[in-house]
Amino acid sequence: MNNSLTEENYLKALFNIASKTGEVNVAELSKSLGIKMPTVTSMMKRLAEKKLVHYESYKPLRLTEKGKKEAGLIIRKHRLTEMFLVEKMKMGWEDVHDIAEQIEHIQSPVFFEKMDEMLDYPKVDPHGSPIPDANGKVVWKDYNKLSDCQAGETVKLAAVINTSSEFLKFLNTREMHLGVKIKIKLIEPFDKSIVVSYGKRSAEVLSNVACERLLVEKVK
Amino acid sequence: MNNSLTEENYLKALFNIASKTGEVNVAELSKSLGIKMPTVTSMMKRLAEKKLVHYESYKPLRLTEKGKKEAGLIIRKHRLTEMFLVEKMKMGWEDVHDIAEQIEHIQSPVFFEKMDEMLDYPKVDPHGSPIPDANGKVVWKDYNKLSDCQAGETVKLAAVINTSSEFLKFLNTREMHLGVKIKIKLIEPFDKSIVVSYGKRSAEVLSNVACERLLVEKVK
DNA sequence: GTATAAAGTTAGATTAATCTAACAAAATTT
DNA sequence: AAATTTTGTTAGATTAATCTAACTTTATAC
Repeated sequence: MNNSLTEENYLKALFNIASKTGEVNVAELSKSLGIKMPTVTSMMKRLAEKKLVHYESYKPLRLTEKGKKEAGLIIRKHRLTEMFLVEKMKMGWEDVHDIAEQIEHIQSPVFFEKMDEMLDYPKVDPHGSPIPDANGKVVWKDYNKLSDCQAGETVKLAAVINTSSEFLKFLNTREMHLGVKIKIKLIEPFDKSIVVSYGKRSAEVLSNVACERLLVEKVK
Repeated sequence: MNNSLTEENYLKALFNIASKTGEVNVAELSKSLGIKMPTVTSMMKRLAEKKLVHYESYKPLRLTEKGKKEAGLIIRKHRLTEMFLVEKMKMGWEDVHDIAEQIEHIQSPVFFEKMDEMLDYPKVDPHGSPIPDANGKVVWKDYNKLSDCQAGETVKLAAVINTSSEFLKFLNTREMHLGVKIKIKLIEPFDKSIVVSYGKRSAEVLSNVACERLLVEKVK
């Protein structure tokens, strides 16, 4: 539990990629961090020494339990910070990522405990991602992609994935916030774009690309 | 305005030492940072390249105007953070230094503007030190050390210097907070310890060592 | 099932930040 | 003013984190 800032960034990337695609290979990690493959390989050896990663030449990378825990705790700090910035400091959800990326490395349990307390122990961050618990454990509810839903269904927006600032600004301009109830009016077979109604908007068109990034839960 | 974390720490130390003793020599800076002299010398050459420090072999070190500004801005972030931690996150003044030491390096103007706004543009930090303005300029009011005052005077505690956690806890146990009105009852010529009354305390003894760390302003 | 491409590794160089050992300059003491 | 101490610098080594170039292994494609 005494890793450099750089090591922390590798752990976090490993955790995030693994949560999407299960396994992690060097090329992917390299691309995701913007760091060349030989550098990644040598860092993997270091993290293996520290028992944070299972590493074998030419095999996919896997975090150890210890590695998962430490990565989870960094992500916990990241997501708590994002929530704090939005809820307490009144920033937009499109503006918090870069700041949280820095604050997640602050070494001070008390600081994050205070945040947690002030936020009344939130379960999710401003983008709907679950905040790992104090042991670094994180559980995603079984949301569906909006792009996988059927015409006629009514769903609630639960989370957004791949939270680029541009995408979040796009959602802002359409008043598409977490929690809105969305009625799927029709799905265009040609390009999978859909027409939805929600809030005051009765016929908003969303591309398939957008719908793949919107996680929703069924509404009875 | 694009310095490494390490460079920022050297700038800050230069600024702080210079504000006390006027000039800065390598040995002092080395001691204050806990870094050996040859390392300091080579860093001074780097900072001189970047026009942040005036450096000539065997001469005392001086920050350039640019260096003063950048150092001032880091100290601004530090002191704003301390104020935020005390006022908004309800931490004790003895617990905020180490956290502020980390957060002062966060690169995000917006983050600190929000803090400043939430705190309603404070002029001093929780220890009474002035917060540099947005140009890094800082002005100390002309406070006196309590140790330089005379028996019979009444003064107000304005700031504490050399804010070690132990000293601040010592003050806590004596309910000695910024703003309290202190009456100096007598000064012991032998060891310069003094007897004061303030708040509910009618005869508290303070050593000269303690009094040298308490800055006060005259009360009419 | 060989050839090509993609992925991964090794070797060696670079930069930032640090150190120790040895030397040089400045300040202090006697 | 010479000797000693303190202060400061140079030289060279070390570690973390990165790179490029060259090589090897695994996967993919014909």
